[in-house]
Amino acid sequence: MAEKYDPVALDRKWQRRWEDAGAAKVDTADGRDKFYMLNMFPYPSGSRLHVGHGRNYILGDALFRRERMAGRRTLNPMGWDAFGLPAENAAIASGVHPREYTLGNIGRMKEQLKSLGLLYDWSKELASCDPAYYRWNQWLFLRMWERGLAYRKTAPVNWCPGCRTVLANEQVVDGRCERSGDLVQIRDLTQWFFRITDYAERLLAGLEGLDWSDRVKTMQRNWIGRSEGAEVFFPVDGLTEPIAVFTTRPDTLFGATFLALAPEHPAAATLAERSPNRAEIGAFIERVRRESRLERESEGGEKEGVATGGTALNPVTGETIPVWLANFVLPDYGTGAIMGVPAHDQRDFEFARKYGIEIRPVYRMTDGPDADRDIDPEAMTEAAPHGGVLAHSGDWDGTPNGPAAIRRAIEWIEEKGFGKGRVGYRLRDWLISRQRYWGTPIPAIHCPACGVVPVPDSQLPVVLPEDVAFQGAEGNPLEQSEAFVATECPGCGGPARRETDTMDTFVDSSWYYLRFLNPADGTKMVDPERAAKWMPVDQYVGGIEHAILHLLYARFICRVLKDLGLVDIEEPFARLFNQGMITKLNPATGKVEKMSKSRGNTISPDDLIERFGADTVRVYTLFIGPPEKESEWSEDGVMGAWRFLQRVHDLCDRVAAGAPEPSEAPADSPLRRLEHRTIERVTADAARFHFHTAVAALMELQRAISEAAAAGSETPGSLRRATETLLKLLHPVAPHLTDEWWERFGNRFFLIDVAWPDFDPVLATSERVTLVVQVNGKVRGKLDIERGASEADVLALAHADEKVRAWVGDKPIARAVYVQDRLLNIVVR
RNA sequence: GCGAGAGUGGCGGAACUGGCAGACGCGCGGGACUUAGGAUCCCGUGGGGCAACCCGUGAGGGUUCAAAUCCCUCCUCUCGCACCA
Repeated sequence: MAEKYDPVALDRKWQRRWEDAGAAKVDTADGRDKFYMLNMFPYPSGSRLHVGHGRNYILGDALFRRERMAGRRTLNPMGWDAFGLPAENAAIASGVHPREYTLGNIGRMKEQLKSLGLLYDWSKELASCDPAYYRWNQWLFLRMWERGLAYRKTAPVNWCPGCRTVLANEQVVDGRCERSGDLVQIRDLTQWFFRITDYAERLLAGLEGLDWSDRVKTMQRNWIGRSEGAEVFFPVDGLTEPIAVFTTRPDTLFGATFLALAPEHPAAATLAERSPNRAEIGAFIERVRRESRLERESEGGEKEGVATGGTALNPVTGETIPVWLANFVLPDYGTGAIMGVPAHDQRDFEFARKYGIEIRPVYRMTDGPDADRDIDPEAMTEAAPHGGVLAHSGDWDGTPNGPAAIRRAIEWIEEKGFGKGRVGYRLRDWLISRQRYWGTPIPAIHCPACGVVPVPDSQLPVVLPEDVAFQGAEGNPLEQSEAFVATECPGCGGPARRETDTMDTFVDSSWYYLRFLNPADGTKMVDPERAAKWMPVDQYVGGIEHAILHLLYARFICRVLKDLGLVDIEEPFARLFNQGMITKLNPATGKVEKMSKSRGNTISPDDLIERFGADTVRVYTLFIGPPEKESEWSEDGVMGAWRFLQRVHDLCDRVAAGAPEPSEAPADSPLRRLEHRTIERVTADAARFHFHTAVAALMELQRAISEAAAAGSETPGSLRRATETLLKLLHPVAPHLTDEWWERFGNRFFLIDVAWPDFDPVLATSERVTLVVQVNGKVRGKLDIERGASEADVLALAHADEKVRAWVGDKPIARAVYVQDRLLNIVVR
């Protein structure tokens, strides 16, 4: 009597068994045959995971199980990116403490992960809000401070009014807060930074060897934004220090007809003061600074400026040029000041035309209708000049446009002491301080006598105080905790105040992958021996949204740790996979939308698991399409996965009754051939994460075995053998059902004693092949031939074929193209 | 504007180095069975003819015995960057 497939019972049974057996536990002291598989650790939010999140974890779990079956010591840990604003906002709204809120979410999310049959080494679980974890953020911060890599400065920074905190540049998207969507303002504040710019060159160089998508690598490259050029000094009348500008086109220096400073530039205020136009200039500075980042940085935005009345000396021409303040000059790129070359830069041109500043071309055309005439700035379509030779440029005249001209200009100005060659980066230092409670306290103390001093290592961790009121709080709740704030100076022992800023949560996530190797170690942040054995992470899986933020910070911190002697690698993630989103068709609009809580179109795996079991959700999620692309969720599609698993179950049931042992079918058994071909296909597909085609191959194998069983064309033993292979190959995708049948077939469960099957390349290729016969490139016949047949034999067979003969007729054969075992193309005139 | 990627049946998608376009699944059409279950099973399913055949991978051109795949031009969509000097 056939037994019905009861997936819910199997889920319960096997999840329990795996957990009791510690199936995913790995001793990281032993690094032989290691494979480090890692999903980006999640933020434990209050809402349930939807199938879009599920895809990420299911894919990781399938990869983990496959590596394990291939015999590698595979580490697959899980932890929680547990600090962050949502918990604090929930506290403000409901009064529940962020810790309580976060721990509750962790508990629920963990259950949900387990319900999908995901296997993690929970003995290494960590949460970044745990003092045992974040003390090492503080330790790292102190080491960086000692080396000048952590520092405090007053600078124009991004302020999110919604989150009431400053943000890193990376967290500002289109001028808005990446989290809340509020328009970001620029404010002058004293903040803590990590000197990531010191690592710009290394971060750029390291991208070369990474097995990451070009997409992500390009994004990082653009973000770092390296450009070569020069810093040039312009003496300014009345200032003791010359103003430095950064330019990528020092070759156009003779065409610099004005200087423009960002309104935030330190010299701006000085120049304003001594100008008769003081009030107007002050108003301009104020107005620009109040603009949001979006307004300030939108291209094509109206260029505005104000003349300071001051003058500078163009060092190469010896001429006096006006000094302006301009809204399009950014305070935190280059030196915050530019030389204006209106003839050869689109922005400078617009500005100069608007304010009547001299436009002076320095390149002259050498060919075309305008040969021997200066380049016409009006006709220029691009910002930078291309072509022509230098003119009106003293010694430089006649130098052709190009890198050589730039090099020559740099040499020249260096020789004369007017400036020097320099590389500029778009990348800014990482602003890591946040004016919020739920994060790692920055281990610094403000002493009226000694200034800002580090907390000694012996006093770590600086623990977040619990007795803080959130509701109705103004500003950072930490400030109200007098018990926390009041302290004594470690230097002079006098009364002092603790820093109340906390760290960006991206600090937490920049090194957690190392902590999984020694999560309980209270004596050190990273265990260098284990790190040497286990790093880098062999396969990292996560969303594309971290292409810059997390992935750049982690690469930076890994290098810092290397320089501290804790790890011996620079790149933490050897291979990166970014899964695509899961979308949902909106029946009302007919449009495909991303699945998100705010749209209310999420599909929860929970009810699907209740009805069909975790394996159905897993099979469908992996079957839905290539995992790197976005895919559309379909309710009906789930039913296809469900039916497939039922058929597998029915097949196992039937086969188990037929034979107590597997046996080998003869080499010419079509089923055995298919079995080996399927192993080959699934192995290759899994290696490139294409479980959708792997599942398709397994569906074909299942059907073939079922048909052979119905037809009685194979012995019960060989049916059983093929079925066991099916179970092995299916295990990473559908672990509960396969473990169940593997056990019923008299074995122990998968992760302990099953190896990924090997295929015999001879068996994986069939003996006979269908060879296509074309006449003039069109298929006119098919021949069932022995593999390896000679061209002459095939040609003879083709000529004997009636249909082929009809098409060839008695026309002369111009040529015949033969592709072994594939095709014969007879070309006739 | 710059950079990256993608356009294949009614739908999701296959086709690894050029060699039978549409595997597998959904949907749809037909049938079987009924323990009436979100049933299940079998057959069919690119379009036109309903046969021989012809036409088909965003559009147009090219290379080749042979192109979804390579080259050129163009169109559409998605993503990233964008006043970075």
